Amino acid sequence: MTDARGESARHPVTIYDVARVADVAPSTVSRAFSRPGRVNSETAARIRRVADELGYRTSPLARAQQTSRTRLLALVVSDVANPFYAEVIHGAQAAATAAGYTLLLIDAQESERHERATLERTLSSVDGVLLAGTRLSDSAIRMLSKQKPLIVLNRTIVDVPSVVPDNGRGIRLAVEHLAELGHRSITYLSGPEASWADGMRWRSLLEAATAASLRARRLGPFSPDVAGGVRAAEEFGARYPTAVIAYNDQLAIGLIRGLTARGIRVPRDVSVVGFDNIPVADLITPGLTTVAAPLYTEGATATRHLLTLVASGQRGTSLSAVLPVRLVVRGSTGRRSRRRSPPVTVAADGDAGS
Amino acid sequence: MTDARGESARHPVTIYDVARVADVAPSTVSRAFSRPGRVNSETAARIRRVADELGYRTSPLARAQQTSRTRLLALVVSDVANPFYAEVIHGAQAAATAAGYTLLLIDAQESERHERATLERTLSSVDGVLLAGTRLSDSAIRMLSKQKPLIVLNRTIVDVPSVVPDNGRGIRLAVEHLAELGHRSITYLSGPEASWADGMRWRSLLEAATAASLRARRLGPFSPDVAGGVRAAEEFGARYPTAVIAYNDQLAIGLIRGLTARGIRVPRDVSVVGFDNIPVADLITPGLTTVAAPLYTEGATATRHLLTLVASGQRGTSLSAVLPVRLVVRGSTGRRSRRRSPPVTVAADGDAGS
DNA sequence: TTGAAAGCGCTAACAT
DNA sequence: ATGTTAGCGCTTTCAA
Repeated sequence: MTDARGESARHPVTIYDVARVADVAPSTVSRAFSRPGRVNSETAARIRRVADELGYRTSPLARAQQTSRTRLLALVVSDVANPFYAEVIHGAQAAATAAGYTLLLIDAQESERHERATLERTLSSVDGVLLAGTRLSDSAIRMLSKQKPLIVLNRTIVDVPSVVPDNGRGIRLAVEHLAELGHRSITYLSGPEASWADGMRWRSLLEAATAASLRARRLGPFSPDVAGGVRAAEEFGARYPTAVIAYNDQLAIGLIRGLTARGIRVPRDVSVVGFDNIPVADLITPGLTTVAAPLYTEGATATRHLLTLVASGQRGTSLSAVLPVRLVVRGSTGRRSRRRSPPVTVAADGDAGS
Repeated sequence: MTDARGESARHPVTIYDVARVADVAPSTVSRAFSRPGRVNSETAARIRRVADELGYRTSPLARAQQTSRTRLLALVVSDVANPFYAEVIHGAQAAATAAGYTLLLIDAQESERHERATLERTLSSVDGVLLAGTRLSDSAIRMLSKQKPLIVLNRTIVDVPSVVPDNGRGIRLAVEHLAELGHRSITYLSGPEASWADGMRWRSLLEAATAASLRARRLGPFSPDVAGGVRAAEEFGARYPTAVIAYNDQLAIGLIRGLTARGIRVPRDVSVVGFDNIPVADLITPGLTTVAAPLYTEGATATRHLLTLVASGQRGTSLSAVLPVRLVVRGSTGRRSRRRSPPVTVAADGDAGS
């Protein structure tokens, strides 16, 4: 009577409206939607039909308040515009959607204060947290992890489930590749000082180099972006290294730019290896040899693990995963050449700059 | 009595707990948090102190149910991994955060069905919607726009507020640039068939070309990614054009790749112009000449407009914005050269391929 | 399998 | 400026 105009019912049609029309108790309608199976299939059908006719939409908010499950997952990244995260987000998004969850994107904007604040505000409205790039301290994360199901990516913390690429193996592959090309010494361009991955990669490099009887050197820290790489190139003196492994692809790309601008050829004069294999790595010239981290898979895996935690109501289980990596060889690495000879035969290219 | 262990209070401390301890009515506590100013500053201070001690956290869910304002904004993109959206997301994210809002990321995964479903599920829990890349029809969007504050990006729909880059001017700039370089005919590589922006750009091209007495031709549609561009290059016959404007940067980049692989030099043999100026445009060799759309600004502007709608409780106001663009000239465009002469003097570069 | 009743934590009138 | 009283739309005991 009050309404029934088919399509656009004004304000919320509630469970009560449906109940009245379908001639059952409100609780039954509720059941029909949340716990079908616990309601007579005929009744359920009728309820569903009436609900459809009335244009009933369940209120996620009211339901969430009751059950404290919002079907929302927070995904924290330090910078959405970073292509590294783009892939991770993509994977997480896909996995979340597949499970009927929605992603709440939190961009920490490279600020710990901001990250804490937003997370705090949001925490109570999500079922779980994915920390893909965080400035938070280990202990802060451990605390969080006690309050909500949580997974860290690209970082390992005692008692906190995590998903990381196999950094050690990645670096080892890169080192071996470089060794095969005749390089005798490798320079590591490090990323953010406090980064777990950075420390991990440098240590692995040290080990792998020793194992292959190469010398290893570390430069940095540099901001892990193209600009950082350009700066690194500027810091190289006249006696620049023949082989470089950078903390990540952007740093490597920046380095190549900077080098090229100085008239130093890649890979003729110096070989450069990146880490992550972001899409651009294949687009630049020369193509970037890099350790391919399964970015998409990381996001998806982490999300699935998180959803497992959410479902089981568990916390802090040490459900950690190390994802396999591979080395993608492109044009930025080559045989070590005798040094100090001026560019004569043009084998490689390189535009821009002098 | 019951609890007061300082830090980690188990389950929710409510407004009632605070009220009891602070010796005021619950409603007063509520006011103190939602409408300070309407409560005696001393009382407010006391309440705040007690709340702190007790570790009271406001429940966004309960509040949202009551006020039906969640401080959540839905941002729909067709593919999170697309660098084009990365910038837009970034801008939106920043603007949202600045206003105390959080972004709910919805990846349509290039599927209209999926987009509708997710949006439907989510709609009731957000205060507004940002459609940055959508497969929805104009009428579907118009309907949505009647239910919730909504802004479309990169598209124009009658009665729906929007934020778009100045496509017309962008294309005009590109055409004029090409004309100045001596090109007499321009080929447009079109993107998604149903894309509003694509139609817009092609029409603008046609106009601008006519105005400059150039010939214009259209090829496509191609999928608006690198692969699409490569495919386009393959479709070019022996008599390829001297100047191309692509629907977007990825298409342009793919085209350059494909061309280069076929031994056709850019810009010597053909000049290529993109659209958007995504970060990679500056990273490839040669650098991509492109129309710089203010991606970040688009996201930010759209969000701010949306927030205005949300605040004013309005719908469908025609609060539309056209954002200025500029042409960024890099290495992918050059003077038109006499055709059919085999590559002799190497002026430009280009590695890869024969 | 269904109904009745109580309440989630908060806000919103309406009083005082 | 504060207290009182009703709910928001749903889920959840507990009974029937």
